[in-house]
Amino acid sequence: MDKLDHAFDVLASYFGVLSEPTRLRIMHAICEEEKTVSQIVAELGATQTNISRHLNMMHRSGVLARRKAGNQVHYRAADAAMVEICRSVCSRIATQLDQKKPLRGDLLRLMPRAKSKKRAA
Amino acid sequence: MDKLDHAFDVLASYFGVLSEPTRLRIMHAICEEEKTVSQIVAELGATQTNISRHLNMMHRSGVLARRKAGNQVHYRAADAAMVEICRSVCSRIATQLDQKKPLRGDLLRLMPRAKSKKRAA
DNA sequence: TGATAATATGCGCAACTGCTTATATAGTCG
DNA sequence: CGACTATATAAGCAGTTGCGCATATTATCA
Repeated sequence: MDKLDHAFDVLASYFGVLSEPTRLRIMHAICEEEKTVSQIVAELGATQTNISRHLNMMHRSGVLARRKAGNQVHYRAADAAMVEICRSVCSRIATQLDQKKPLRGDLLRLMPRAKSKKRAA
Repeated sequence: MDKLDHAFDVLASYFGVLSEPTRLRIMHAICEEEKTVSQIVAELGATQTNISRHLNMMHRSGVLARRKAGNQVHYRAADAAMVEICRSVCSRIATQLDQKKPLRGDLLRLMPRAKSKKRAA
């Protein structure tokens, strides 16, 4: 069963991408519509270096897709499945702390679904 | 929006539980039926110290449930949702490396569903 | 009660991870 | 081309994490 080892490593590193608050905030920020690095930086109030590093890491991991437009780079969730997984865990945790904590409401509000189409401007 | 920070931390630490190959192996080992610490240790070929540490950590995180029976402690997945999430990510990764790699098959084989009932003895 | 088995924990170490400062690359505009 | 903006990368430090050894705890059994 030595061959499964690699599968576990890959799976673990996938979860690892989501095991960081800043990266989750990024997912939260762009799960509805793609945004540029600067937009994300402004929205999260973090340093450009740090955000850029996380974005690249998430892109290399296949979680985010990137699109260059002239000077800037737009990032978006690579596919809906990953965002859906975040929601699953949120609602799972929320169910667990069922009513007991105010946190519950916050968790359920994370990773909102896109409301049909949004015009860019 | 400072209140959401805590929610992101909790969510991140939840994913953190699943971001470790050994812990995923544990999930894989017990997702069908509960097992004792010794059984898991034997099955994974790891040290008792290490497995015990991970089991406790996973229990404190709410991912595993524990049941003491005399001398030994049985662990099992706390609820099916978590295991289901592992499967989701597996199939998501598998879809991503679509056919391209032999790893795909391995990933889809992780975290098997319980086959109805299994008699203990 | 003492011996033995099953599980948990304290401690120290090596590896990893995320953050910051400074700098590099790439694209736009004059 | 040079100045400016947007994004990425390098190097170093600090905090965290997983591991192993030894030991503590809890339960069984004679």
